[in-house]
Amino acid sequence: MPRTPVSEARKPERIGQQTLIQGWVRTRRDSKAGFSFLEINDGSCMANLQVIVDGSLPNYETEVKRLTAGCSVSVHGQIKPSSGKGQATELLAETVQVHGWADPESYPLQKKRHSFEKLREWAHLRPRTNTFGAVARVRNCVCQSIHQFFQQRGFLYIHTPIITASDCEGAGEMFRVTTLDLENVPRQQGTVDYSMDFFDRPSYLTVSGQLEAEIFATALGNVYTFGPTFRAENSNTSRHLAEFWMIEPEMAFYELTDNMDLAEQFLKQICRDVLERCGEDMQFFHDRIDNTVLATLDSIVQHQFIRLPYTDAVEILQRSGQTFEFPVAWGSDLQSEHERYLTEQHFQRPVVLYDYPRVIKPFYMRVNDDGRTVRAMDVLVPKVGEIIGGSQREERLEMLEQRMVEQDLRPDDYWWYLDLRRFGTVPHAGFGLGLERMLQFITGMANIRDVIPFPRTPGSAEF
RNA sequence: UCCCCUGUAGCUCAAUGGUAGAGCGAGCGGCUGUUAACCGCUAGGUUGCUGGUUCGAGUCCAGCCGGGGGAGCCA
Repeated sequence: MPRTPVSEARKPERIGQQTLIQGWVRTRRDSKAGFSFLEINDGSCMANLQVIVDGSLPNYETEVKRLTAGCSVSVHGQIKPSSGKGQATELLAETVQVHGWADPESYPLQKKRHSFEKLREWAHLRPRTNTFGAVARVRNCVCQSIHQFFQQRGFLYIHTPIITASDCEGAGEMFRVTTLDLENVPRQQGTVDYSMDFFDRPSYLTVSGQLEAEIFATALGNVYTFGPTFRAENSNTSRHLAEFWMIEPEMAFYELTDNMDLAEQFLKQICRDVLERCGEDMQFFHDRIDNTVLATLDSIVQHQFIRLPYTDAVEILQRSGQTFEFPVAWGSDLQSEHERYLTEQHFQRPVVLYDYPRVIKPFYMRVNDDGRTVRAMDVLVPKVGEIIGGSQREERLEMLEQRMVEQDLRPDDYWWYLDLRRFGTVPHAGFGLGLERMLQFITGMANIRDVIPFPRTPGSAEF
């Protein structure tokens, strides 16, 4: 008999059916009348299935009464209407098979709340908790929604390389990839001889698939990447990981407003899907984690995002009467406190900032006719901050080369990137969404380490 | 990397420089179609590590290690 998920067994229409349930005991309660209640969770949903085990079962005294939180079982029996409160159905056990015990003296997870910090030390067990089960289900839902969004619009899913030799964008510190013996590095005239390395040159883990995505966008139209991304920055914050997942669509013949339109539709669709498909989990996040998440998602779906040129944002901040730790000045990047003021206080909803000063943005962003700004856009949301960064790309060869020189990059190193402009160049645009930041925003989980199964941060890679 | 906070029982936290405690969890017993169950009893500690000050250090000082919050970097 195939197993029935708890999510199914809890439905009233299952009453009367012979059923096999397999999962992990959350708690056991004994009745003096000679039977026990088991709460079984199998991860298919937030809720447990209540199992009634009568004392007449042959292994009742020897096994069932020794079951504790964490034990794994198969229970076979019939679904009955539940006379108690809290559930429509329950399973009347005919057999209970114990697969694995979990000694309560040494099993770390207790029948009580644990702090997220403590649970991070038990990353191998935390998926067995309500919160991390819910995070895993919502994460899965968001990923499915992302693929669906692009697939329905005819975007091609492109796999860009994880190992790269281009120190692209200068976007922060990169992880080295090497097969050289670090105890005995080959040297040529004092410096490391990378011709002896696996790829005959220094190579790294990718910090972005954008440049490669542009190759495919300028051949096939609309594409997206969705994969792991690595930053070797020594960042210790609730919003940074050394390994995270990023979604990067890249669209030919898109200009910045098209890009903003797509980003907004994209975020709205994810929120809609989560509300529709993860109702129970979202209710949990609302009740136990952050009681604003449901209202926030509703509001995202219903309201237009604010769109605001950087220059106007600077003006709003300067006129705000707020005292900021860092002064606001045109030409310097906005600080976290500035972004937070705009999105959490002034507008109280997502804000798309665009047309940033040329000097603070990377070479590939298209220069505006004013010469001093570029067609960049950042989507800022309350609490999490920057969730999307994107731009219309510079498609004019001469301008792109000029921008590289401006930023001390050697155009020769990017010969293939420049070829895209040299041959059949088109206006195009794209953006990057940080999956974990999106999940933080949706679930209200305060720390990014709690929305990825196995967080990688400086000094931490245990599991 | 910088600034601030923090490290005591399995977990969450108390303890004026003077004999280390509580709640929860666990074990045992009681009660109960129960559901964050409830009541009673019991066990459980090298106070992160190293050094220093002191008659005496969980407490004060220094260094190191871990955790958290904020900043920078960004998604």
